[in-house]
Amino acid sequence: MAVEAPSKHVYDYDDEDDDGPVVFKRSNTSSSKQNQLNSEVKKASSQRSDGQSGRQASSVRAPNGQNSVAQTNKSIPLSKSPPIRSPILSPKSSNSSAKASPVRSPVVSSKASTSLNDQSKQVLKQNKFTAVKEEKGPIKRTDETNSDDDDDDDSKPLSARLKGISSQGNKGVSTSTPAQSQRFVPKIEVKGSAEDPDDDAPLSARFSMKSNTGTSSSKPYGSHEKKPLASKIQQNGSIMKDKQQKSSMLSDKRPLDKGNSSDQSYAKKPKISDTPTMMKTKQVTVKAEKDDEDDHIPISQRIKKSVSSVSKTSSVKQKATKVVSSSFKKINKKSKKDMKKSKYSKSTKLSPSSGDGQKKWSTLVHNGVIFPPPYKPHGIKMLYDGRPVDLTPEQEEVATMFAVMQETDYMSKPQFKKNFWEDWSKLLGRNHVIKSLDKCDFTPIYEWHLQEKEKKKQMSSEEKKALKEEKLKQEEKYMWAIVDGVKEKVGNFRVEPPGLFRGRGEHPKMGKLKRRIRPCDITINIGKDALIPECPIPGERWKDIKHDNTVTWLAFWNDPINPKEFKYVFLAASSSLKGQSDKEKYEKARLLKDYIKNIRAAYTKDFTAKDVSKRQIAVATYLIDKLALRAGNEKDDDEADTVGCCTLKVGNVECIPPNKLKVRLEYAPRKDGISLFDFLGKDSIQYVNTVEVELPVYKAIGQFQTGKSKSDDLFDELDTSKLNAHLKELMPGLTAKVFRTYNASITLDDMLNKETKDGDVAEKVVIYQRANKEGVLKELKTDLDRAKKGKPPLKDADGKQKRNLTPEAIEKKIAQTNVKIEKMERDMQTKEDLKTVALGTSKINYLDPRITVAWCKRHEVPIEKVKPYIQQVTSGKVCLGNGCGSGFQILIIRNKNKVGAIKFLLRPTSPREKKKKKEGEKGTTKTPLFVEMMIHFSIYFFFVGFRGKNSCYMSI
DNA sequence: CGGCTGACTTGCTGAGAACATC
DNA sequence: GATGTTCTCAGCAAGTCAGCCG
Repeated sequence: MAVEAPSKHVYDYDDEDDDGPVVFKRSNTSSSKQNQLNSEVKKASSQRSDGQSGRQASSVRAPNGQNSVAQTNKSIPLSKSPPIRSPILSPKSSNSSAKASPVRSPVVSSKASTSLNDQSKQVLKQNKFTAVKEEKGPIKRTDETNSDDDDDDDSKPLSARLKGISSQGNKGVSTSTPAQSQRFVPKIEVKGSAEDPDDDAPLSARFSMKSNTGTSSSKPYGSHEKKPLASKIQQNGSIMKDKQQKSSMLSDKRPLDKGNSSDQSYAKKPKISDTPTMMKTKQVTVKAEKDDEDDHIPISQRIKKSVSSVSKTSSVKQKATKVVSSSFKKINKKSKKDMKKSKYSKSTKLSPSSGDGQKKWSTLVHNGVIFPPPYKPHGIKMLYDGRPVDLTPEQEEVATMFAVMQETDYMSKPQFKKNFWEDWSKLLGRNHVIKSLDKCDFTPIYEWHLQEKEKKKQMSSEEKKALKEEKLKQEEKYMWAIVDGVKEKVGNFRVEPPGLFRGRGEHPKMGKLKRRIRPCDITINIGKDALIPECPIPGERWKDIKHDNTVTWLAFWNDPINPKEFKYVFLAASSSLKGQSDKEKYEKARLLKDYIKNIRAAYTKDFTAKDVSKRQIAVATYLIDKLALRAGNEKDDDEADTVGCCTLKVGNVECIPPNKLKVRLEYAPRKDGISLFDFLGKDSIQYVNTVEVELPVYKAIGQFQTGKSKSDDLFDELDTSKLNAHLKELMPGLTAKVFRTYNASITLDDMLNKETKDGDVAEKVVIYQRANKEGVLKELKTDLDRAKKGKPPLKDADGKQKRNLTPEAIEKKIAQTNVKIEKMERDMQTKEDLKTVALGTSKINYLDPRITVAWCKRHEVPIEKVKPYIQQVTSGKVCLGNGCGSGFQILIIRNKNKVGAIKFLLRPTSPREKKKKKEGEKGTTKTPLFVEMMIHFSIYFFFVGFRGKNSCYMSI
C-alpha cells in the first residue's frame, strides 16, 4: 500500500467503532411512519396554499405594449409563524416538516395567463401530471431506511440508536458494487399517490425525478425537443410567446461564430430517450436518498459495513472493479437504452449535472440579464507628448480603462501594454495623432478617476443607501428565476462590463480590450412555455433563444477575449441545482472511501509495470492522491503556461536521494533574469513541495526524466483523458479531482477527531487568554492606583503617554475590559476550535459539510460555533472559521399553515439579539432543543434548498 | 481514438459592508 | 464621527471533464 488512509474518522464508512459517542441509527420499522408521512405530505402539498404564492410574480405590461415576463419579486411575507414544535420531540410533525414539498403548490389551471406566476402554475401542473406517470416506474423501494427514521430515532436516546446499522447486510457484488449494495440499494417502497406521487419521495429524490420526467406526460420532452421550433424573436427584441414558432429551436449546438443574427438556430444532438433516462435517474435518486438518510449521522458510525465487503480480500474488490470496467466499456458502445439494463448504470450516473444530457429542469422562467449602463464620457483630456488630445467617447472609454490601472502591477508588464496598445490603436485609427503609447500621459484621467472615487467615498450614508436602493430596484427582476415552480436566485445576472482583460500570471492576452457585450451576443435559455425576456436595450435583440433543459445556464455569450469560450449565467450557489450538484460531488468522494484501498494497491502494483503508459498512470495517480495535484489539462498557446499532474514538465520535479521528490511549480529565474521554466499551478500560483515517496515512485520518476529536457513532459504517455478513463475503471465516476475532495474531507474529519480528543487547543487558549487578561487588568489597576494618587498613567508599550483619566473612568474601563476580554476569550476559543479546520474560501468546495455537523453532534459542540456553516448549509456550501454574528433566524416555509420546511439563517441583527446586547447580556439563546433542531434539520435539508413562497420568519 | 466543444466547478481578488477602536 | 480592521460577497479568470465528431 502506497499511502495509508487515516485510521479512523467520521468520513470512514467502515468505522468499526461501535462505541462511538453518538450514533444516529435507523430503525427498520419506519415504513408505517413513512406511509403516514406520505399521506400528510400529500395533503399538505396537494392543497392550494393560502394564495400567497401569487405574490411572487405578476405580469407587467412592457413599454412596447407587449406582455413581458416581469417579476415583481415582492419580499417574502413576514407573517408570524406559530412556534414550531420540535420535530425531534414530535416525530409526526417532524415528518410533515421534513417531507413536505418545498413550494410546489397544486395547480390552478390558468392557460392563457401571461403572468409569471401563472406560468408557474402551468408548469406545476405539468410536473404533477408527470409525477403521476412516474409512480409507475420500475424502481421499487422495499421498506425501512428513510430519513423519517432519523426523526424517529432522534426522539430516542442517542445511545439507543447504535444498533442495527450493521444489520443492513451487504447485498453483494452481483447487483452492484459492494459499496453500492451497502448504501444505495433501494429499500423504500414508493407508493405514490395519484395526486402527487412526487411528494412521497424525499425532496432530494423528487428533485431528480422531476428533472427527468417533467413535461413528459403532456408534452413528452423528447418529442418536443425534436420538433422544429420557429424563432420567437421579434424585431425589437421583444418576444411573443408562440408555441407554433418553435421550429428553429431544434438546434442545441452552440454557435461558435460571433454573428449577430438571431435568425440562426442550431440543432443539438439527440438526447437520451426519455424512458431510459427516467429509469436511470430513478436509480440514482434512490441511491441519493439513501445517502441523505445518512447525512446527519456521524459518518464514522454510519454504516457498519461488513469488513469483508471492502477489505476482506482485495481480490473481491478487484473483481468487482473489473466488472465495472467492462460494463463501462459496454456502455460506451451500447445505446443509451441499453444502459438502464446495466447493473452499473446507476454508478455511471453519479453526476447527472455533469453535462450528460439529463434533464435538469422542467420549467424555467427568468427575466434575462441586465446590461451595464452605457459609457458616460467625462471629457477629461489625456496628454500626448505633453499636449491635450481629443478623443471620441469610444476612444476615451478605453483610455480610461487603461488610466485607472496606473497604479497596478499590470503597468509594469510589457505584455499588458502591448495588448492594450494593439486594441486601442485600432480604435484610434491610423491617422490619429497618438502614434505611440510611450508618449501618452493618462495622468489627468487617472486624477479625475481618483476624484470620482473620493466623491463616492464622501457621499453620506443616506445617499449611498438611496443609490443602493435604486440599483436594487433596477436589478430586482433579474435576480430571480423560477425553476420548476420554485423561486431561485440567479447568480451572475449582470453582464460583464467592458474592461481590459486582467489575466493572471503571465497571461498572453492580458491588457486586451474586453469589449462591451450587447444583446445580440447573448443567447437566452428559458422554458418553452415561459415568456422570453424582453431585450432591455431598445432596438436590439437577443442573439438566440433556446429551450434546452439539459443544461442549467440561463444565458451565455462568447468571451470577447477568447471567442471559443463562453461566459455563462447560472443560478446562484444557493439554488437547488447547484446544491444538488455539490451533494453529488461529496457523495462521489464518499464513495471513493470504499475504493481507495484497492486503488492504492493497484497503482502501487503498477509502479513497476513494464508498460510505460501503465507505469505513468500509476505514478500520476499516486501524485494526485498524495500531493493533491490537479489533473492538468493541456493548455493552448494563448493561455497562461500552467501545469497540473499530467502536464508536469521534467523540470518541475526534482529527485532528491534517496527517495524524495521536490515538486516545483514556480518561476525559476535564470542568470539573465528570464524564467527557465515558468510552469506554475492553477492561477499561476507557485507551488513547492518536497515529499518522501515510495521508492518505486522515485525510481519511476527518474526513468521518466531520463533523456528528456527540462521543458519536456514528464508523463509523455499520459493526458487527462487517459488518466480519467483509467480512474473510471477503478471506480465508477472517479476522476482526478475527486481525490482532492476526498482527501480534503477526510483530512478535516481526521483532524477534527484528533483535535477534539486531545483537547489541548482549548486549554492553551484559556491559558493564553488568562495571561492576557491578567496583564491588561494589572496595567489598568496600576493606572487606577496612580490616578487615585493624582499621578499620570505610565507610558504604554509603545512608549506613548496614555491619556490621563479619572479613577472612575479607569474603573469603568476595567469593567469594560473585563467584558471585552471575556468576549474575546469566547471568540478566540471559537476561532481556536475552528483553527483545525482553518479554511480559506477556496476550501469550501472540498469539505463535506456533513462531517462538521456530525462532529458537532458527536462532541456536543454547540452548532453556533460553526454558525456560518449553518448559514451556508442552506446554500450548499461549507464555510468554517469566518466571522460569527449572533442570533439565528429560522425561515419557516409554510404550506397552508403547515410547516413545509425550516431554514436556518444567521441573523446577527435580530431585534432580540440587539436588545440583549443593549442590556449587556452575553451570548445567544440556544436551548438544547434549538441546537438539536438545527442539527437535525440542517442535515435533513442539506442541499435540498427550499426556496420561495408561503414563508415566514421566526426569530428565536 | 483523439481533438474539440460545451458545461460546468474552483479559486483569486477587490470592493465594500460590518465591526472595532479611538 | 473618523479611522482602522475584519469579514463577506461578487466578479471573473482559470481550471476539470464528458461527450461529440471526424
